[in-house]
Amino acid sequence: EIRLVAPACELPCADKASQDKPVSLELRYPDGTVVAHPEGVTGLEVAATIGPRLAAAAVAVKINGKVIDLATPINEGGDFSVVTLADDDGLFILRHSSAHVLAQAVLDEFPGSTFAIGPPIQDGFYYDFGVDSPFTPEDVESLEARMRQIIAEDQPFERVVLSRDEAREVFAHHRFKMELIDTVDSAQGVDHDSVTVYRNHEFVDLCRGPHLPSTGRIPAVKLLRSSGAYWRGDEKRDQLQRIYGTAWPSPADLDAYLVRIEEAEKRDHRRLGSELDLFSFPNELGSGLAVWHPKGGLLRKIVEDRSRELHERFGFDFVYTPHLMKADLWRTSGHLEYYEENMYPRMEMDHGVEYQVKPMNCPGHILIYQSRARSYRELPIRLSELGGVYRYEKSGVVHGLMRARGFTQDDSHTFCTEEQLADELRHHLRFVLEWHTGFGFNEADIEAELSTQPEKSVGEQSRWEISEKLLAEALEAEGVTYRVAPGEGAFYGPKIDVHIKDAIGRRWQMGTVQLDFNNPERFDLVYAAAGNVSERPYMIHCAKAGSMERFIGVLVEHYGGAFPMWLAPVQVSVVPVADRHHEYGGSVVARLRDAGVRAELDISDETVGDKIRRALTQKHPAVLVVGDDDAANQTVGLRLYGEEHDTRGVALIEATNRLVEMAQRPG
RNA sequence: GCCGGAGUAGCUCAGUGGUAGAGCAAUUCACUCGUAAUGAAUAGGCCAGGGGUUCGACUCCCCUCUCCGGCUCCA
Repeated sequence: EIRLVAPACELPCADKASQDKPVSLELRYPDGTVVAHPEGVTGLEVAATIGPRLAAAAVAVKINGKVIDLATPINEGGDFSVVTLADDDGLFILRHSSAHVLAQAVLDEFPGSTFAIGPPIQDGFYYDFGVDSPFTPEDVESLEARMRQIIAEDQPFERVVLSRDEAREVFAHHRFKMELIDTVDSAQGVDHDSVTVYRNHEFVDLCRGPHLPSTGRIPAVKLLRSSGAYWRGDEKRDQLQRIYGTAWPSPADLDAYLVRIEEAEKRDHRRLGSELDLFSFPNELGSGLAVWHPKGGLLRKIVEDRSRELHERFGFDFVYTPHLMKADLWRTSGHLEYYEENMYPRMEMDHGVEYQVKPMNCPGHILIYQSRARSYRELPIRLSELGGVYRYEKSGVVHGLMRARGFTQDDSHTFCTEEQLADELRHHLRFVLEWHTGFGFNEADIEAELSTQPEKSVGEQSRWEISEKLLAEALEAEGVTYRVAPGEGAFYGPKIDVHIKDAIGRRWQMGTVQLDFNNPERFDLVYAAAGNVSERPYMIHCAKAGSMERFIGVLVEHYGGAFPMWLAPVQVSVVPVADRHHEYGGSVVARLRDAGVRAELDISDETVGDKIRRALTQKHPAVLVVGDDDAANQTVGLRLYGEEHDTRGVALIEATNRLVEMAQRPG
């Protein structure tokens, strides 16, 4: 028996007896009016008293912040509002119901398959299935067609409360659901031993709800792709097949979403990297390894110069450490025990001595600290380095500059006393924030996380707790909103992470501040405290950008390649109208370059229109066109990226001053 | 690493077992042009690499590499 058939069971309060009760509820509408309704009235009935159009648009109601089905009787008074597809709750329900319809289609079309979980997500939904063989793209197409049929049939969604034992009977052939029945919490208003299921036609799914009144209320749905996914996100457990889809209040909204996705893909740094000739990933070089072309090199130099400038201002000293270090060093640091799967293999040199390419810069900086005796008077010692590291990332995770196997961290290690710790953490956090805002990322772009002790970790429990508290205090002192990511810390200590989203909404970890009380112990770091007692310093690992590669990847996507002028590798294109203007054009370029502006002369054998098109396609911030009049009068035609019209006859001196000003970093 | 998809000219892509194609880019020539594509011609391919099936393979099968979308993992 593959198809699920729920045993006959009654909806709670299905009988209308409760309506006879004299008890009435006071419902406060969003506009503030309070209206009395009989206890047990349904959301749909209330919506109908407000207006037929609202009732028709309603997909659920919200009572005191809880969203419930239209058909569920209301047993409490309070704040009341009608949920439609125009609000986030409505979209959530739409996508959740769409996921059910997808599961229904899969169970219909693939006899013997079983289903796991299918939640709504940002812009859509997914559902995970246990099937004999993975879905093909054709399968996904036919499933979408089957979903349309189910939607056309307008099957009502019915909420049913079952005891956990009853549920076990219903889902006896579905092992993932069986596991869920044992672990899920009961839905609101349902006793602990019961769970809710939703039924439409013959399909039943374990679900808290709420749902649309019927499948016909799904206006626009599309399946996007399938992929593997692990049951409960654990790679040691079953691999399921996930199908992603999207659902919208109208076909027009769906189209707009698809266009939005397409536009976002045009901002992909890998695509822009090649279009703007910034960097590439030659197959011959190896996975996850980039080469930087001259224009990308220029962009990177600008970012690295900024990094050095800020490190100096925040009181860091520059150091350099080699890329290759003895394996013993990695044994001492704990990397061989906790991180070796991410490290390139050991190589034997010099009569059996093993070396390893560095995946992190910490040990090198620690050795600098240890190079002589340290006094409390010189703490904090802040060592920084643009340190190239190599990590063996799993083949499936490499992703352009965002996740490379070789990259350069703007790394630093600070050694300080316990008393200095709180101030130092704030100092580092301020640095990380200033770094990002300086490149045009604002609060809305940045998400901070406090990552706490992971499963595989070293060090005393109490130190972990104190460290996590110190980091939280730094975040609060700086007024940073953050969320806690349990178990996401480094093996040697908890950390603050800053995340930024890429063009299509994937989150990438950027800057990080990490507190480390383990390495000082492992390496037996000491300093002479006042009174000449030997004390153990604390360490703060900190990357402000994270890595040059990932940061520039995110930067490219943030600006879609159209950089603010101070970041643009080519700031000005000078376009001569005809060959006879090359000389004057050359003098304009020379003048701009003397003033520190990165300008290029386009001497290609093309029309003016074509040369302008090329400059704009390359997203150069400014184009200067020079012709007869300009050569005669020492003027230029000025056209800025993003502006549709040009200005003719701008005096060269004025244009230069203006461009020099525009090329300054804001702030 | 796992699941799926893909790899044809510098780029974007056609090409279902029988002589490798287009557009853009490049090169050359002509044109000397005032704000998003002047015209013509030329060149460019071990069809990712290796093995197999076949009279014959870009095409079918196997392996490897690389990329794309997820999962897991991370700066």
